[in-house]
Amino acid sequence: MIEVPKSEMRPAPDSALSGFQRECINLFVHGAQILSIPRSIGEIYGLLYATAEPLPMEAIMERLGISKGSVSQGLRWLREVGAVRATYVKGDRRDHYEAETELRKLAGGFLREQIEPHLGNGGDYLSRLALEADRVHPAESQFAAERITKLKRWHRFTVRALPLFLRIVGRI
Amino acid sequence: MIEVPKSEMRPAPDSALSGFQRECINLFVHGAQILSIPRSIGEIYGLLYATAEPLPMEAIMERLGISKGSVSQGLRWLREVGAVRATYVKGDRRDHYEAETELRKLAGGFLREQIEPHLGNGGDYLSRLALEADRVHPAESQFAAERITKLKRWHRFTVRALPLFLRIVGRI
DNA sequence: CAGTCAGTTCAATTTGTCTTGAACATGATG
DNA sequence: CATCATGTTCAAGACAAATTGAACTGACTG
Repeated sequence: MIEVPKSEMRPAPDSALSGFQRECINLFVHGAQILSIPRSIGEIYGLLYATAEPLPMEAIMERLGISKGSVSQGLRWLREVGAVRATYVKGDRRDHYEAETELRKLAGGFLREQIEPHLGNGGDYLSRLALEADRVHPAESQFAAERITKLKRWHRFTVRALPLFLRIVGRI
Repeated sequence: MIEVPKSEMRPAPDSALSGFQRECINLFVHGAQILSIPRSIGEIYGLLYATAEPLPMEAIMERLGISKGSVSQGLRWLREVGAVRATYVKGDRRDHYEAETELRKLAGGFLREQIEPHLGNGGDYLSRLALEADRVHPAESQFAAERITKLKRWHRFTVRALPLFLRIVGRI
């Protein structure tokens, strides 16, 4: 069976993209990698960041050459995190999306949605650990107690540092 | 076909683990998830964190029930990041590992190895983007310029915030 | 209503990452 | 040296996450 070269399998999706947009998308795809966020989300945000008018889903699909499902899911995530907002466009019942560009809101949403819930669980793990502290072999009990104390300190620190951090980011 | 329950597929690897150790490992596996670090690395660090004596690779393998390759690679990562150090144990030519427990070193190493390099690249992406700014359609040039300015501000902020952040973490 | 349009959902597939295990160093030991 | 002990590397396989596409929901329209 003959393999079709990948580059020909989709019609060049970025034909409609300006160089500025392409580089923007690049940049945000790279950013997404750092945060372990799906590539498609980086692409979508990058495109919106680089586009002056709000775009409907369809436009995103065809300019990026990704599926409707991906765009729908990606936009949901971006909405939840507050990285994107839907704006009304008169005479068009489709939703149109534009990028939220305030670092405060971006970082804030990301931390609130992605990190805070985990930190909450972190507390649960810690308390379950603390329960074991009593059951530990006497010879090790001091060691265990120290380690637990240290963990509690870390936890308290992160929980407190988050809002502080957000305040600093807010001043940009 | 009858499915073998996953819990029986490996001989219970944690037979040699205390409750304290198990909960510690749990906690760090969870932490690893947050940072998108491989589970096995969380397990290894968790075990070392919960163990008073330095452990050789072999002990880690059998207590966690993971392969030699995984442990070797996991330890390398942890060493590079400074989360673990090899200590000499007299009369034993094997390397013995113990956990580094200072948040300053952990966070510092992680940021230095995992984040900083990315930020460096970030600068490259940004400058390539800036090049496109001139080529952009006149009608959009002001929009593009604004967005680029904003990105540069973000970038400058993160680059400067990193050492500051580390200084704060250092005081814990 | 039947028919379109906009958007969501989710099972199946694709893609990418982690883990394994066997082969390969390296170096100590008799 | 041959052998054993310790540790690394890497291709192949197992696993997990992202993406697709088709089926679906609901809402508007003539």
